[in-house]
Amino acid sequence: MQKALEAKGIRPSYQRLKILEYLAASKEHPSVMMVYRSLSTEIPTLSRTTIYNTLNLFAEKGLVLPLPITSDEMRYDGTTTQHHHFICKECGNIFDVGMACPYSTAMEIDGHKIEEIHGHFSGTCRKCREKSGRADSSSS
Amino acid sequence: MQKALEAKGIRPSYQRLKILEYLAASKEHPSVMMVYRSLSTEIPTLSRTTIYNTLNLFAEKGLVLPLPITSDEMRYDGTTTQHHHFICKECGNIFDVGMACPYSTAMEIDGHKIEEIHGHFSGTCRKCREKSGRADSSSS
DNA sequence: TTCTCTGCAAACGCTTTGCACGGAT
DNA sequence: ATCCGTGCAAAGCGTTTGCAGAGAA
Repeated sequence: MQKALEAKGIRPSYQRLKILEYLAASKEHPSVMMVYRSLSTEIPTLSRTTIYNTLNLFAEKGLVLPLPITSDEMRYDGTTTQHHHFICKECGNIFDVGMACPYSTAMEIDGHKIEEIHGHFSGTCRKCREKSGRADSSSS
Repeated sequence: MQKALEAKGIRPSYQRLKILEYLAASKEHPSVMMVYRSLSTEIPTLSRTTIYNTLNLFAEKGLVLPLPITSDEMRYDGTTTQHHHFICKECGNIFDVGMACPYSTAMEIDGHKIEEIHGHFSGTCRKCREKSGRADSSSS
């Protein structure tokens, strides 16, 4: 884990390591507050400023992907390989989508050079559908 | 234009009409401030609050699509038919992308019900590439 | 009159900035 | 001794809310 930081030229401080570990383990694409709440029990002196600093640094170095999916707060993805996201309008959870993407960074669009591809879907997630009795399901 | 508002159950006030007209004509996917700057010469008393109110109302009624593409401010798209977006990292301009999309709202992903599909690409737009001498172009 | 829309001012919440302390080299 | 990371406090900024006056029905 420490190697991942050093490989990007980032000094491995205690806070940076913990934040990176949390991001790598988390599937929830956390916001700064979510990181804060999760780590502040273990690191009581941790401040939001440090999380902002760290995540901005990680994003700059490509260790983490900021997801401007919700309008209120930034979410961060510890997985930087190409994939899409699904956000549930009811519970707000964000899921990774493994579907193959027909676009690639080798492509051009109207002469524009593609460097990043972001796909995101919104709707109702499986759990929320089950909870509401699958009222809008098409199953028999 | 007025019909478009009434069809959605929105009373066609002067401000609402002007904002809708501006959105329909604009290709720049404007932010609230961009709408404000463009219309405040014509309507000097126009306030940002009214633009926020109006755009939120339009979004609710499906007349306009909020684009959480940039992290700093919300952009709005007057075209609500399914299409993708390209945002240039240099000039910040947002372009519509006419490419066919392989996904549809009829699909499910891992049991999640898709209701909206958002694709956005980022990179360097045609004009910015030309401006910088196409330094990173693959042309001979 | 009554209800809705507008717009000023203030509040709100996420994020950034200023700055001082402490640890690492 | 110097440099860098941390974290408190305050500022910044886009957006929302409270509210009063104006306008439509």
